[in-house]
Amino acid sequence: MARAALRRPVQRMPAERRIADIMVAARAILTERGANDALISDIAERAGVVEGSIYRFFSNKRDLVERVVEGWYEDMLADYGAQCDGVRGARNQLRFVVHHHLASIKREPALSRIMLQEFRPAPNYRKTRLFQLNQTYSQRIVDIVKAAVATGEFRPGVSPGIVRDMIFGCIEHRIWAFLRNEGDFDPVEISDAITDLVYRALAPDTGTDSLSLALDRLDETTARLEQLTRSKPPVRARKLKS
Amino acid sequence: MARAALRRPVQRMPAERRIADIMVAARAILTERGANDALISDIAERAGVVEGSIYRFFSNKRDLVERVVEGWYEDMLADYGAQCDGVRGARNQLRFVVHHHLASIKREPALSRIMLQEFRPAPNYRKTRLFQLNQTYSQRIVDIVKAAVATGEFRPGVSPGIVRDMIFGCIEHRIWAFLRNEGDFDPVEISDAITDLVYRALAPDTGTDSLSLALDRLDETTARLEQLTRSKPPVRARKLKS
Amino acid sequence: MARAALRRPVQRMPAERRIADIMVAARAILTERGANDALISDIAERAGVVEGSIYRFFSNKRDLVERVVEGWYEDMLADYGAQCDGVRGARNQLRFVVHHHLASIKREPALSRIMLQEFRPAPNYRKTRLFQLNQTYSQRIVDIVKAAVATGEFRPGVSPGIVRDMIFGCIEHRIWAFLRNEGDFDPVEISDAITDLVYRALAPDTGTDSLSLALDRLDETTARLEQLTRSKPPVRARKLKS
Amino acid sequence: MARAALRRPVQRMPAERRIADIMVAARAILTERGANDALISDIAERAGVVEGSIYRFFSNKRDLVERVVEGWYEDMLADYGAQCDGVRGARNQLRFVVHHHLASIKREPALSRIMLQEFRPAPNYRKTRLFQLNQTYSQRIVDIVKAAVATGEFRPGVSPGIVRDMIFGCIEHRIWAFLRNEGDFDPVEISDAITDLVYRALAPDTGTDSLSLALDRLDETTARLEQLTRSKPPVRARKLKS
DNA sequence: GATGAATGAGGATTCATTCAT
DNA sequence: AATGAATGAATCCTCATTCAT
Repeated sequence: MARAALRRPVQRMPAERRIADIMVAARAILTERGANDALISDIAERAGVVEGSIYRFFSNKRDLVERVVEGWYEDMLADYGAQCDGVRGARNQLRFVVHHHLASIKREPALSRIMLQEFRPAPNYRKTRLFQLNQTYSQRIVDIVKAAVATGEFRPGVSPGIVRDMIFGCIEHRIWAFLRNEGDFDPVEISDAITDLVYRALAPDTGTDSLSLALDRLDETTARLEQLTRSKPPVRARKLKS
Repeated sequence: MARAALRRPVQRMPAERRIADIMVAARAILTERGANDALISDIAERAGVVEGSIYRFFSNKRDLVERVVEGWYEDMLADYGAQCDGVRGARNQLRFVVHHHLASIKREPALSRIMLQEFRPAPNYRKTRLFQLNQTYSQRIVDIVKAAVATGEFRPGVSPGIVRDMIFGCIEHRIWAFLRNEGDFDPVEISDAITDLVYRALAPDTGTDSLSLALDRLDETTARLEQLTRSKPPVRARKLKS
Repeated sequence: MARAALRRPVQRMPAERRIADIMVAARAILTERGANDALISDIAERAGVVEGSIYRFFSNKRDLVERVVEGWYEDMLADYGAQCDGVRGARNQLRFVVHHHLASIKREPALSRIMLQEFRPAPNYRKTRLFQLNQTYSQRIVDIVKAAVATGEFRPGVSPGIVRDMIFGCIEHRIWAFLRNEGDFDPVEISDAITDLVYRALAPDTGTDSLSLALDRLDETTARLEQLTRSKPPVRARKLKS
Repeated sequence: MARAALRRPVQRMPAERRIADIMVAARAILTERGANDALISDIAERAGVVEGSIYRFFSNKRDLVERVVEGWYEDMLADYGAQCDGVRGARNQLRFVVHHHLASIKREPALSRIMLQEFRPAPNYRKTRLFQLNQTYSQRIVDIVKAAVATGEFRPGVSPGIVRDMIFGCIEHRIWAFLRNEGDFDPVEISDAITDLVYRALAPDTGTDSLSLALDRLDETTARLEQLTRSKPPVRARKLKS
């Protein structure tokens, strides 16, 4: 009896709750110490379980960390999905994605770092759920670009994949100093700069010299003619600037 | 006597030669096994040296690896410097830098990986000689952009830093699959794509050639006029650029 | 299966028991080989434990050794406490402490050596539990002296600290040869000699009672007699105080 | 020729000078860093020779350190010899020796430490020249005590060896805190305290028991009266304690 | 299901000493 | 005699994972 009194009451909890506790604890420890210095024993202690219990739900440390980062990505995606619908126009949408990504990184530098340093370089990354999630995330850019090309907002012939890499690559380059704790960054400023550059790179070819101004008039006149004859003009025949 | 028989004849060499031997061996082992699995003992053996000798010239393993990567960077810079002078025009120069970088990575995936995974994320990276070398390398982009802005080849108001990050970030994103041994890449194709995109992003606001743009629009308007007269023109009858 | 066959059956024991086993093994190995040549791996083997298990209970080798020596000191103190109560009189008490210390050293020369050579000279010795224990031990001397001064058994004005240092310092000097394996010593003889010397050093100054006062007068009278007869008195015939 | 110009001119020096240079350098480095952290390479550099040259004159590091400490001891002995002749009286002589020892330690804590920690505990210490020198030094105490006993200044029956150990042991105990950098000490104060205590311990038997002392005095007085009456009593007719 | 004690592999690093030049 | 490059042995410690209770 004395022993029973001393022993911590064994908590019998639904697996889901346990898993959640462990992941919350793991995320906290990972954020505090980084992937390398986060010990399983520390995580177990913070979660209020013993080390062995973690291995009931996670096959190993990497798996645990992976699922934590996955959780973060899922939250990010959900959050993104909830907000992005109201954004209209390719430019605004691009800007929104970039800004959202930067803000997410700023909120969770430790997890960002783990993603970039541990998982992305790993041999089987492409078969990972993390890869899938990241794809889902970066696919937004591809979709936006494709749609904008279709509507004529962006010129045809652009490779959405390159655009995607350019955007995310640029973001990463910018934020490494921050991840190294060597400085801060302003998500608004960076997303503006990136969006502007990308937008210019993708905008349809235009001109504003006197000749093209003359052509503008010709254009407009033509349009009026079109209206008068009720013929259907081609979709987005021309565009000066967004 | 037995010991004497076992003892390898001591080779007395100038320090420079030894250092070179060790670095060559280290580079080979690093390439074969990666930074983590490269053992000092293996490197020593391959260099024909005893472990302790390595520590005469390198303060620790990290230092050795760092100097190997530095050596690679120095070679890259020298190689680059030797070739780039003949390249004229901002566009060509950009393309050349990007292509050179991609080709270097393709030649040394292991060292690239070490650079990206080990050194760049490290706390004091900015105080590193490696950072300096990398800066020197990426500064080329900045210089090219600035010069092109000065000559009017690029529009004013662009941030060279963002351009640099966009280019190198894009390159990195593209090559991770390759570094993971999951696929190959074509330096020419990627450098073309990047250059094109960047070039467009930086071109003066009237487009690339105002006259040809104007002609494009005249073309389109004419097509609509044609529609009005019910003559069926071929779709996109002509196109200047893709 | 082969692995299972090789693996020693895992014994699950209460922490206390394991710690005790390890400390016993460590003490044995330390005694056999000395602090420097005692390998953690040897200690682990003797304790029937794997090296890693030692580090569950001791933060490092030094910590283990320290705790072994502490244990020895605690035993000594307990043993001392159990015996000393029956000893009456400052002289006997001093003699008892000295003898007890000498006997302890004789029983554990290796641990004594470690204490004197490793721990006492260490930078933070004073913040060590070992210092505390040693203080407790040597404090006995101080207490005895103070008490004896209070009862008049020892003269007033003596510095108990110096007495303590003199006693323990003398002991150490005497036993180094033994610790060097160069000779033996007799605790009884040494404790007698030390006690005698110290006792004399601390004895009250000779008396001022009525008898001696009377003798003083006799003395003086005799002196006058001497003067009258011009005989030569012996050098330093008498002395009251130095 | 170019090579010859770069090479440091080989200095050909008398062995004695080289040895002196090396010992001076070694002493400096030992004082700065302690025996353990003093590297042969550092000593060589400071002495302006190469490591190999040290081994021409010293068989190994320990030998070098030993000879440095020997040198210090020789200086101490010479210095002592030069000063002590003027000191008269056992008490003053004792005080002088103790003070001299304390002052020497205060001047060279690093070397003192090496002596106490490295050499004295070493297995063959007694066969060491260092032991001889130390003996010579501590022998002074023995000689002083013996002489004082002979003159009657000290009582007979004292063991000079114990006195010596008591004095040097006490000194050591007092100075360990200083050697650990944890405090200072005052040579004058300590030497006074030690001398006083020792002197009292060795003073002739003026008595511990006032009655017997009184009887002693009566005895002596009676003897003198007897002398006055020309009867010859036996020398020191009776004695209470040795 | 929970516990947590036990496992055990694995590698960088130091520096006194030697001896070919 | 001087040089100084080369030698190489030797051991502590970590912590994810397992499995007997």
